Amino acid sequence: MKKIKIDILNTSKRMFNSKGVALISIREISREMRISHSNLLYHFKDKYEIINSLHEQLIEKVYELNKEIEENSNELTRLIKGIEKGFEILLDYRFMMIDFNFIAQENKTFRKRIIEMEKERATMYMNLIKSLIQRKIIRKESYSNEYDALIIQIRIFSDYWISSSQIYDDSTNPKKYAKLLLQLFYPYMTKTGKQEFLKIV
Amino acid sequence: MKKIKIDILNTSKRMFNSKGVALISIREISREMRISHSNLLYHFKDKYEIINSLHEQLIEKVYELNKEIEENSNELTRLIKGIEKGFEILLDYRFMMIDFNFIAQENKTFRKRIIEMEKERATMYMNLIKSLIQRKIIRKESYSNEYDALIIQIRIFSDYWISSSQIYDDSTNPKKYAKLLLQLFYPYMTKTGKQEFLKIV
DNA sequence: ACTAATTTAGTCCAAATGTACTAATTAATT
DNA sequence: AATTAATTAGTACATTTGGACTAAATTAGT
Repeated sequence: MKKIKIDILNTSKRMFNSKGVALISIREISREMRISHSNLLYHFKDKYEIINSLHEQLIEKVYELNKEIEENSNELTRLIKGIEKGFEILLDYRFMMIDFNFIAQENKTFRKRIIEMEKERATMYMNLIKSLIQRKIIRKESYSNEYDALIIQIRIFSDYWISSSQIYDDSTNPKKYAKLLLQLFYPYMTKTGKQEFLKIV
Repeated sequence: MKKIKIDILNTSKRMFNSKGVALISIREISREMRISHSNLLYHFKDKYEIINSLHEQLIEKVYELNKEIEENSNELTRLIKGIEKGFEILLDYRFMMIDFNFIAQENKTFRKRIIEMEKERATMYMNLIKSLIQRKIIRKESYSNEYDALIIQIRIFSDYWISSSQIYDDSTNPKKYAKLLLQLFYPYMTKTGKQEFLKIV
C-alpha cells in the first residue's frame, strides 16, 4: 500500500481513537494531515471506507493471533499471553470497540464481518473449553449449555472492556482486563487447574 | 413537569433509541413533534440538557428498584425478578447504554453521575455477596479479591449487554440476559445454592 | 523528451446545524 | 380589561459537511 494511504489510515485511527468516529470528519482528517480533502477523498471515497480498511487490518491481526493461540494454547501461560496480546491489539483500535454500535448501525459490511468474527471466536473458545475439560483443567458441564453461557459472557467482556475502562479507570490496562477474562474461567476449574492458575497469576 | 417537557423527553428518548444520540439533532426532534426548534430550545437549552433529564429519570427508577431489591433479596427468586426488572428499565433507555461513551465524552456531568451510580451498584452487589456467603448459597473467596473481579464482570455485563445484543441478536430479550447475569454466580455456588438455583431457572 | 495516467489542490454548491435575536401569541395576575 | 410574564414561532447568520467538478501538478511508461 502507498505511503499516503497508510498515513491516512494511521492518522484516522489516531483521531478516531481520541474523539470518536462521530465527531471526526473527512475534512478534519485532511486538515490534520495538511492535504486537501479532495485528495483524501480520492484515496477513500468516504469515512466508512477508511473504517473498513482499518477493520481489515484489525481482522488480519486478530486472525494471526488466533492461529498462534490455537497452536500454542496447550499451556495456560501461553493462553494468557495470547489474550494479553489480543487485548493490546484491540486497544490500538479502540475506537472500533467504543463506537462498535454506531459504526455497525450505518455500515452493514462492518456488522456482517463482526458477526463472522464472533462465530470464529466462539468456535475457538468452544474448542479451548473442550480441550481444558479433557485435560481436567476445568470440570464438565453441570447443566446443559453451561459453557455456552460462559462464551456469551466472554464475548461481552471482550467486546466492551475497553469502553468500560474508559469510563471508570484513569488509564486502560489491557493486562488487568486479560487477567479478569481469565478469572471468568477460574470457578469452573478443578483442583489441578486452580493450582496451575494461581501459580501463574 | 409540564406536558410539553414530558413530550419532548419521550420523543427524544424514542428517537435516540432508534437512531442514536449522535444522529439526532434538536431540529429533528422539533420537526418530529411539529413545534419550532426555538420552542424546544426554550425548554431545554441543548441536547445534553435533554439527555441529563432522561438520565435523572433513569437514575430515579434504578434507585427505587435497588431499594426494592435490597429489602426483598432474601430469596434468589426475588433477586432474579429484580434483575429482570432492572434490565427492562435499561432497555427502555437503551440509547444511554449504547451511546454510553459518546455521551460521557462530551458530558462531564453524565460521567460523574455514572461513576456515582457504579459505586452504589458495587456496594449493593458486595452486600449481596456477603449475605449469600453467610447463607451458604455461595462459597467463600478462594483467593483475595476474587469477588471484586466478579463485580467488575457484573459491571461490564450490566452496562453492555444491550449493545452486544443489538449487534448479535435479532431481538433483545432482557430476561435472557438477566439469566446470563445470574449464571455468573452459578459456579461459585455451594451444593445448596446450586440446587436452589436450578430449581428456579 | 513526450504523453498519458495518476495524484493533488481548489472552488462551488446545497443541506444541515447551533445560536442569537425579534416578533407574535397565549396564559397568568392584578 | 389591562398589563405582565411565559411560551411559541420566525428569521437571519456563520459554520460545517459531503459531494461534484475542474484545473494543476506530479509520476510513470515509452
